[in-house]
Amino acid sequence: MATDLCFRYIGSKESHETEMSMDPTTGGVATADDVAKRAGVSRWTVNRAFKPNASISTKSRAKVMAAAEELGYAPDLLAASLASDRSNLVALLIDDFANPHKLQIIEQLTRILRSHGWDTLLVNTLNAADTPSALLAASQRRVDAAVLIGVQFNDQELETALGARRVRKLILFARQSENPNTISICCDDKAAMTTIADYVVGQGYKRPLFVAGPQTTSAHLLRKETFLSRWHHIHTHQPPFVAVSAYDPQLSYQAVADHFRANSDHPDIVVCENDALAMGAIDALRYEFNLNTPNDIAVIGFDDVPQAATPQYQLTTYRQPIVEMVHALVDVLKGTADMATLNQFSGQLVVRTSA
Amino acid sequence: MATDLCFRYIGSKESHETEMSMDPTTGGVATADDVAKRAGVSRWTVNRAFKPNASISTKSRAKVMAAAEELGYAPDLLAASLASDRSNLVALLIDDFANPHKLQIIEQLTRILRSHGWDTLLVNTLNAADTPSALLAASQRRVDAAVLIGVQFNDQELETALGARRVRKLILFARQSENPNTISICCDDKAAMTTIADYVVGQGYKRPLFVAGPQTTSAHLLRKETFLSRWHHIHTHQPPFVAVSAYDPQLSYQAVADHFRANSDHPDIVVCENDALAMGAIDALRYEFNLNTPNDIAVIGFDDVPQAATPQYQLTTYRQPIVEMVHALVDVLKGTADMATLNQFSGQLVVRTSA
DNA sequence: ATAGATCTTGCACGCGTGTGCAAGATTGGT
DNA sequence: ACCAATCTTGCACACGCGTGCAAGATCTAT
Repeated sequence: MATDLCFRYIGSKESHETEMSMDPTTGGVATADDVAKRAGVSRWTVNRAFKPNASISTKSRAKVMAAAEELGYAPDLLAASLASDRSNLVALLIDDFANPHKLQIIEQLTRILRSHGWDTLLVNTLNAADTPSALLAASQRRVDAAVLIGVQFNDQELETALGARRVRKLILFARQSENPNTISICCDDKAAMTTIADYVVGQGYKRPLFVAGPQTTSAHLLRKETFLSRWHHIHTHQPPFVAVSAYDPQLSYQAVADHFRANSDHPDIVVCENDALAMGAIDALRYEFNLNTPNDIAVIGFDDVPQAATPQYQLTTYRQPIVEMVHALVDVLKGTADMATLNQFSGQLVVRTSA
Repeated sequence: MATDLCFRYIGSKESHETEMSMDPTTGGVATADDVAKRAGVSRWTVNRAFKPNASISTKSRAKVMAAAEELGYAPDLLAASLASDRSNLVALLIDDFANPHKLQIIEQLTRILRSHGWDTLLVNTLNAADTPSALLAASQRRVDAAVLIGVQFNDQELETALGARRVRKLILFARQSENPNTISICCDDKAAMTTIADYVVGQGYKRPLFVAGPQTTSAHLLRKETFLSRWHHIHTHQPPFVAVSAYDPQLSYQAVADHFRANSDHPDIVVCENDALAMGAIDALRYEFNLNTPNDIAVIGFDDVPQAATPQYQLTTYRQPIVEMVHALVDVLKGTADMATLNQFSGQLVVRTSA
């Protein structure tokens, strides 16, 4: 079982003709030893001064901090990570940059993690086969956790990657997985989609079309299945659906346009797996068929991206509690999370005019 | 000069009840020593096997790689960085997540840097005062370079941050700075904006309105100044402008709507510092004043974000060569860049129907 | 076959910090 | 002023790998 994982290594030294100048007094960057000498204490006292709740007198901490400021010292996190085996680093694996919702997640994740002392390694995974390699790269930096918010991966790849190397915690954000070695932080997708389905029924729509995203083999959303089965449960027939190969408005535009051209019996509502698909759908309907929401046709999305609130969309959609979910992620990192509720978050239906 | 920079530290050990299982045979993660023992060579030979162009026989490399695969070994980049003083890590500092162009940059940057062996630390800088703190955090991880693609920072803050700690290379991406310790990788903004101005003149527009972004004290774009002075040079009068506090379509929407409400003499073209502002402007004109492009009014942008090509915008804009610019960044990291041309990139005007 | 050139390998030392322990300093009560 | 309890401090060792050098192994040409 040869793995074609590509190992990272630190390259050989090369020319650095444009480097910034270092501290001239020491000829380099100040280290804890330098500060210790200047403050008249031991190196260990210096490092203690930088650690909250450490056993150190206020007097020596003040001395150390003064000396540190003069020398421009700050603890080296590389050495600290190596010694303590905790990096305070989180890898964020993402692949679908066309989905604006991912930008929201990235923004909140980086902001909140940073405020809690974690830095974020952003890894752009090119495709499903690349995910293990990205996971490996992250593990080589000893990340405390890897967070997957992309779409192109499957449980088997994850299993291989997990077996091969240490990834302390593997977290799926806003997505589910059957893999028991994995932690999912997400909405109760089934409940959310049921809410949408019931809203669609309640509003009296009769002929839905479901627009789904990539049909990955696993770790995918259950939205399509939930909507279709819920609809079947109520109306005793299965509505049609189209699958788009990525959460990309432009691809959704094409897919929806193609479907409408190929089928003469148009739906009265287009239910989309998320807003990225919904926005593409609305554009396609408006500019290809001159169908406007909500008079000619209704559209409903998922995620409540910022663009959903703009006048040209006014998209009815479902908002996930991203901030709460990120705080749950922090709890997971700290080891204080309530594992039972991590995949039970509930958001809310945001009703605008599109449906 | 007290700095209120907040130092990062590695917290104390806590419970890790949900950690992944380690390799049972060794009780932990395989190290080079383990591989060495198994392959019957020394530890140094093992590490050499993972370094291209290292002095090692093909036979022992094969032995090492076989043993490494059996043990799931990969070099520890933390230890490597500490020992070699090169991290192959780049910090990416960003603050304006509302601007879709930043997403494009992030995508290309992470993709291309990774293909060249660099990992990316994404740091969300909350505001101008936060930038030095973010730079400090990056330096604590010994990044090889910090790349600024945000907007909220100024040269003085940078100077302070640079003095305080080591940031090997400070790079401004798609932005200029007067700070000589800084490397700017960007378009020739003056030439680009002159191209736009001349296009606007050539198309016969007479009454432009310029929509500018945040008026930061330095390191900002010269687009407004260039357009206004170019227009003044040709038409001997200074056109009006509005400044938006962030590159956010929604804020642009508001600002443009307010301006149009307050001024009865409407422009015949709205020239925007970038597409984020242009899209907000188009929306405001369409939904607040029922003015459509290009029949009622023209709009021109900058960046050529994906949304600019959609039917509702069809935005005439200027495309920067992002991929080339990222490759230049790689050259800078390698130390092989031609410094003279780094801020001389030229893009192209993309003419659509909006102007 | 042999000397010299070249390739390959092993090693001492260093990178900057965390951990747990034991010695030293300080405090409180009598 | 004295002892015990507490707080504070210093230290040996470890984390995993890079660097430069020198010894060993292999190869080339005569």
